[in-house]
Amino acid sequence: MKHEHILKHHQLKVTPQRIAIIELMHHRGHISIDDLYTAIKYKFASISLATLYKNVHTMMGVSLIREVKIPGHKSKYEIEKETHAHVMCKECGELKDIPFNAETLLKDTMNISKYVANDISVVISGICPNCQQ
Amino acid sequence: MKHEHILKHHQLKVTPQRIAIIELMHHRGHISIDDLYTAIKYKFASISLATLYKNVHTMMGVSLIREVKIPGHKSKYEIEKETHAHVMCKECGELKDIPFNAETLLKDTMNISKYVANDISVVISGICPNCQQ
DNA sequence: GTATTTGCAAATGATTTGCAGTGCT
DNA sequence: AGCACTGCAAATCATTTGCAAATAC
Repeated sequence: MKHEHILKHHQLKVTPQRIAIIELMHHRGHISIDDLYTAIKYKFASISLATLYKNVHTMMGVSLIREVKIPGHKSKYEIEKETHAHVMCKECGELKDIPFNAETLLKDTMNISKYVANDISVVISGICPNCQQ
Repeated sequence: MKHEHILKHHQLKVTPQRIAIIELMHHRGHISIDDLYTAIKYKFASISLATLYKNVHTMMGVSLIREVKIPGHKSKYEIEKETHAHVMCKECGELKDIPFNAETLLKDTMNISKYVANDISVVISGICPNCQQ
């Protein structure tokens, strides 16, 4: 329902596969292609990896989702939302959002570098509470 | 000379290939595997991609170099130094260092998430002065 | 009805591995 | 001398592509 609307809002055709992708991302917060494939197969035994790649690509093209590149790990994908940072656990791989206001950093960056800057990716690595024993 | 020393300091054997890799990274600041391969072939016509991959991997293992993962582009590698941010031009791909003090962000992250955080990657995207026409 | 999407299989591209020979310390 | 490093070719893994059938609008 809601997820259908997200697709329409980005002028994408609504297919059950796409709905399933968005549902999963919404539910998990961040998910890798492989995990997406594994999880989605419960609903769509017949879905192909090619379809996932195509859709992930398409959805990034219309800024519906965003890739999170993580040092030393495979990328995860998340639904676009306000700017935030990520903390990632080196032990278990858990990825978590952290509120983060980029204004100052973007302004400083533009002053120093003379770039026109409009996008930022922040990934912090560490050990999560669970993995600290 | 200096580059030999860097290798020894990280307990790696000194080979001409490794010196060439470090020389290039030092000179260019940031370089992708492919560019590294192309550039290094002037000195080492016989060097193999496998050797580059192995060495890059080894050097990351001892924290001599670091991978910079860039949204929408191939990774680049740089010699480890104090924490800093990166700005990357969406047009020409140029990557530049920006001074950045991570203290506050790391502290806040630890408070909020209860992670023990010790590493951070910041990549800002935009358009560089040249590409702005 | 038309254009887009899907799923398959094959193609491509990137990275890793095994191994014999070579070079570093 | 002994172990690590190199370069090659082959293997593996990730992603993309072409195309015919199915589906969305």
